[in-house]
Amino acid sequence: MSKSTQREDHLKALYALGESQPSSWVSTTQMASHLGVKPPSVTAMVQVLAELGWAEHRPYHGARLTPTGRKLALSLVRKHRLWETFLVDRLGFGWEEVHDIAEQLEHVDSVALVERLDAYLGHPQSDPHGDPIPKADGTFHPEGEVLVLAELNPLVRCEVKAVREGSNATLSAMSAKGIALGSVLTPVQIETLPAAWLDQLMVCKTMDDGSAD
Amino acid sequence: MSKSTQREDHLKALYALGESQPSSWVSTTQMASHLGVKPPSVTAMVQVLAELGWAEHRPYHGARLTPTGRKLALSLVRKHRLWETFLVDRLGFGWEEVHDIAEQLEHVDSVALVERLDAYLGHPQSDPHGDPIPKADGTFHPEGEVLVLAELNPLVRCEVKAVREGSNATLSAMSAKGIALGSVLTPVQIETLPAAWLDQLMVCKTMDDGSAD
DNA sequence: CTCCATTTTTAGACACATCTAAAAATCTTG
DNA sequence: CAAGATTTTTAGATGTGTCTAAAAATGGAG
Repeated sequence: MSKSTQREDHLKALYALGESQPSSWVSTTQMASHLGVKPPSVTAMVQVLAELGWAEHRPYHGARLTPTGRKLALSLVRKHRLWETFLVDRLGFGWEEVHDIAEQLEHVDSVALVERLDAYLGHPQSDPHGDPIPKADGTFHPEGEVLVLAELNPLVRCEVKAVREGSNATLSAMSAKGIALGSVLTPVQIETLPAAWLDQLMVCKTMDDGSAD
Repeated sequence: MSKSTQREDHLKALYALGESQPSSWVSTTQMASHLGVKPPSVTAMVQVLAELGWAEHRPYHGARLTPTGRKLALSLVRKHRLWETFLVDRLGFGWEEVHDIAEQLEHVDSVALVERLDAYLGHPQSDPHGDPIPKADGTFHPEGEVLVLAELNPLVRCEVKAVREGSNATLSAMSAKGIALGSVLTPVQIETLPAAWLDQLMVCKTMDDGSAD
């Protein structure tokens, strides 16, 4: 009574949609259309995820992952991207062919398999599409170099490491938006930032949201 | 309404048990203990397989694969053994660790994946345990060399290609047992043969049973 | 602020794969 | 070959995950 392909798919949808929008609360209708099922089915599954401690459900408002659920979702993303890397780099598939196959492979349950596959592929940091591959602990290569936010491409979750050429006015404007050293920025948040800041904020890619679980 | 992990598992059990015993009719109880479920569950599933045209069911007597079912079972064996080869040869697993993982991987549905994996591994003819890997068409490397039956190890399904030093008496004794050029011998049949014949029969490994479907 | 449109959940049904208990068929033994 | 023992199937229930239709809650427009 824990993992199943369906539960994992709902978990991934919750993760994917939560990352790509300002509020981390995701509506059941959104999830339903993402997963190709009807909203009542999502409601039922979200309630199961809540019982498992993987998600919170606020009836009529939406659902979002708990830190535990987020870790599980990240391990699925990790498996998916490692398999995509294998399919393209080793088996010679085109990058556009591999999604559906990786979708199946990611549900194979074996920690040893994932870790050996990761080593076999040379611990890749990103998949064939350029998306970052989370590490086994759910973080994203923490020794990653610090770069200017403007150069972050594709936009991924990142942590603020420094502010360059910071005038006092800019710094207080940033704090007003809740941005400080150590803040985690999501792609959606980044898009709402004043363009000028993109050249000032020094960031480091991360999949971690800073909270313990 | 066709493939599912459960259906495929029952199909494989039917194949495995049918190959390892004189009669190809397999009892539901046998399948149940092999699969770790109760006999009534097997009865239900066997009826589904029969509706799909993958198996025949003689109530109260047992079940056996149709030629179509056998082809499907062989493709599962093929996938299983290719994945085992990958896990051992490429990922460095010990041969005793890989069964459960391959059990999951074999249900991944993608013809392109299997064929690319096969090529990537160099079209291996046997898995890490030495068991033969069926080809995509369900036959077993048909260009396989002819060898003396006594040297066939492990015992696998094979086709009679020639009889060495055959006296007329031996030859007619063989025909009496239904053995002729082109006959397919199963491991179980081989064990029932007079020991003397093992040095006389020249065979070639095959997974094919000679029947069309 | 109330009413209506929309979203979301609940209620009830169905398909799949399993189980237990009971009925039916086969096998075995005297 | 008949009767009891064993095997197998049927009958009915359970759990998971889905659906449709109806009820409930939310949110916007006047």
